[in-house]
Amino acid sequence: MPIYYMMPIFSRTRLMIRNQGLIYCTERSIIKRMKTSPGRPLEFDPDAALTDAMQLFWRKGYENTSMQDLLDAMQLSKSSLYQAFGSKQALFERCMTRYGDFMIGQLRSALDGAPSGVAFIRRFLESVLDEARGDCEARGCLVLNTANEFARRDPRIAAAVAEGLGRFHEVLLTAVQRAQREGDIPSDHDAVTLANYLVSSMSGLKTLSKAGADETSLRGIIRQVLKSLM
Amino acid sequence: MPIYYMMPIFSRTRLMIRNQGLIYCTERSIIKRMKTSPGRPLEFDPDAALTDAMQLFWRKGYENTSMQDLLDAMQLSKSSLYQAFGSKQALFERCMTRYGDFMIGQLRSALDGAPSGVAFIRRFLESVLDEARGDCEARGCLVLNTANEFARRDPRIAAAVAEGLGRFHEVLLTAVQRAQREGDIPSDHDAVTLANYLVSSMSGLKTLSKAGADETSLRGIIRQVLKSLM
DNA sequence: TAAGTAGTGGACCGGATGGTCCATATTTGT
DNA sequence: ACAAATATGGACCATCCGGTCCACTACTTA
Repeated sequence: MPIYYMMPIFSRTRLMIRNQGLIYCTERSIIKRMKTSPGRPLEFDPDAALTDAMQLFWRKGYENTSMQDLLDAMQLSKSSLYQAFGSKQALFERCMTRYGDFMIGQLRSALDGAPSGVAFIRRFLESVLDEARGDCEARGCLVLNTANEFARRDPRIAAAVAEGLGRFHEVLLTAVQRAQREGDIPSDHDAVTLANYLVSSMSGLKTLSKAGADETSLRGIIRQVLKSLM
Repeated sequence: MPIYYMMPIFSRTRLMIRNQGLIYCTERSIIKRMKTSPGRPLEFDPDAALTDAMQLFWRKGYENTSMQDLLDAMQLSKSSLYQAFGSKQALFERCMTRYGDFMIGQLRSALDGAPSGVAFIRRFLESVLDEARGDCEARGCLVLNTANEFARRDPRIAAAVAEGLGRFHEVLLTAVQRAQREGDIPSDHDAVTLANYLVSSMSGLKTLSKAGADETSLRGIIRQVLKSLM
């Protein structure tokens, strides 16, 4: 017989909490974790829903995205969303991770397929031009947008931002080191500094693009950045 | 006898509108503008209040600053604020202009007092370190923050951002041209491109600083930026 | 002092916000 | 068939949002 039957817990609370696979005693400490048991199956794909949420946060930012927006985009009811993701902020944190996975995966394979480290770096920087040309929305980069929106106001978000930036840095570091091995970037340049520099440059380009800078100006900046690597 | 006495306007409306020095006919078109006449004087300094508002928007961004926050910071009542500034957005636009005047003034006098164009540029870039060191809040730059928050969503705000960036660009262009005259930057570099590049670099540094980058990384990036000018 | 003018505090507004709760529906295990 | 587990739709919540309105107050001029 399950232990919670013996506990003097208000029945509604007990039921709700069992609902999430946990049992709490009245002091709210966890006394037992149940393994997930069968029940009514989800009617939506949590993975696809998460991607939808990510796209929305990416375009509109955290504060400017309302729960209603999310509900519409993810096409699920409020209870389902809260059941599956807990809160707006928790959902956002998962979106940040998802974004990192998504972008880093793309960058890694682009780097692997690139003819040279420098060619990859050039294409990386030039990706900002697509947005500036206006054929797609200037939504920037979710990680950088979040850094700007939150600064260090919330420690959890700050950590997510730092992790995201770290992953970008890592890919760029690999690219710089490869370019050094290939002889395109002098070996006496500090690769870590150059990777930082590239993250910073990309960030500046994204912001200027959002501010409406024209393609010619952005190209000039990119040329300058590339020149300074050599 | 004033014209509005002869107009069949609901008396309350007429009173309110005379209050703002305007008389509207029922179709809401302006039929007469009165010159401001004596009355009860303001109990606050609109200039100081505007500065307070600017500081708040600067720290917290537009969406994340509520009217209540503004009321508290500016220390005036809702009616006074709306009477004096019209709306949150109108107030924000005035804050943007105020910020531009404030910062550009500072930069200009710093440039005038600097021993050389390059010295000014170095100090300009290094100003980001103050925030990163943590002795003051990492609030970034109001213009760049706004570019990131709004992208091109609102045309009026976008125009204000573009104007603000343009003014920064102008000062940096002057600095670059001076440095070229002084022989520190080669004359065959395009000064306009370099000024753009400096705006972009500053933007990147600010974002990274907000994201919590350590001083050493930022110094490395600054060194790289300066090197690329020469 | 009366008339005219303008500023202020605060009540009030409709609507949106993020979040909770519950009755009900749908599944699996016994 | 029935109990247990989970999902879902939607009503509901307090709070806050930007903004309006009005009674009252403070001031200037004639």
